[in-house]
Amino acid sequence: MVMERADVLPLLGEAFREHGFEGASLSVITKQTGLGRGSLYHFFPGGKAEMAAAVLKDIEAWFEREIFAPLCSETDAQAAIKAMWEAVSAYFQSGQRVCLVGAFALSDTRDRFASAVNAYFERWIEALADALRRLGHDGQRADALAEQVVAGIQGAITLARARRDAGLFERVVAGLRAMTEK
Amino acid sequence: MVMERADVLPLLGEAFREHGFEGASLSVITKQTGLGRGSLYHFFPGGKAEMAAAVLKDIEAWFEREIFAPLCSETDAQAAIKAMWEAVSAYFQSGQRVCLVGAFALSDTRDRFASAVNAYFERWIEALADALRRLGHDGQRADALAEQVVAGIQGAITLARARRDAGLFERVVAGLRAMTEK
DNA sequence: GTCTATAGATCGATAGAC
DNA sequence: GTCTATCGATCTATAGAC
Repeated sequence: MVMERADVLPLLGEAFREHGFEGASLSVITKQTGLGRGSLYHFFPGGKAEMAAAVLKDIEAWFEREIFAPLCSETDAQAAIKAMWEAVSAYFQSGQRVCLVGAFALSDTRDRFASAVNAYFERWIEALADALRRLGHDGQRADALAEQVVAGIQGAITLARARRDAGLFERVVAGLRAMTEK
Repeated sequence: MVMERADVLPLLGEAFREHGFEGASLSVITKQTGLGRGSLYHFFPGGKAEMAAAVLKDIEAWFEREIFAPLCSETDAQAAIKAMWEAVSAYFQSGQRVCLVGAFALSDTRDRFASAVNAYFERWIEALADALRRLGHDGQRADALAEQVVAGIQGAITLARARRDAGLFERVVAGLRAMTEK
């Protein structure tokens, strides 16, 4: 079967999510993607590092399109925030699916992808703060709240994975969501 | 120099924290501990898996003694919670030091140490909820608040690492701390 | 108890057939 | 574009000297 590079990215993403950058060996990756080493190096001449970088870029683009941009530009800030919460629950599958960027941040893998990792969270916080400001919070309060909420989402994923408890994720998210309602 | 097993555990902990379980190769570990392979396998015949299990047990014991037990038994709940916040900031070095248990939870390393990973967070949430109840929160509210706060701490570490911003950790923790004040 | 040397498996990456 | 075969490096773990 002939694949395109874009089709491989989501499969690569799951491999890195499940095993981390170090743990996702090429054997794991060939199994997960169904592609041989030859094909993988055809798409990603730079090897594993290029695969991970491409996945990060793909994730960033998805969040930008689906979440960050609406938070900034949607005239109804309340609706944009509501949409964010629904997208977050679906994307992270109630905490059963790891945030790849967050997982990278917690090991020295972060150093290899420092700018992508930083940019993802910087942009998320900035976009959410923008929406919160339009919702009526004053500037400083909106910034602090946005940090609090994005951190809370990451922590909810960590705890839900640790305890294998999707309900925990939903409870924590509900608490955070209440903080973003005016 | 002659070392005891107990002296090696903190050094092992830092190696796993920095590189993760997969990334902490025996070469890294020998460098970090200053011990040769022979010595390491003398102390931990089960190899890397036994090293990580011993580190997790050591961490759990430290938190139990310094944080969890006081939260449950200290008659002044407010003082116990205040002590928790100070211990958390110092232990995680304002988010520059990773929570090993949280980091393990985010990869498939979790499966190898599932019961230790689950027990750590279960106990933390339970102990904090106990203190919050003694502070005057009703039972259900105390449970939800404890989950929220422990998740928030993990998320604050993730974001602080991702953005290399110790101030972000302190700001998020301050927000969480306000939630535990009556 | 600590070391070095090394076995055997697996790693990331490359080459070349089709 | 996809595959298999294979390289050299590195991995975990063991053996045996001191």
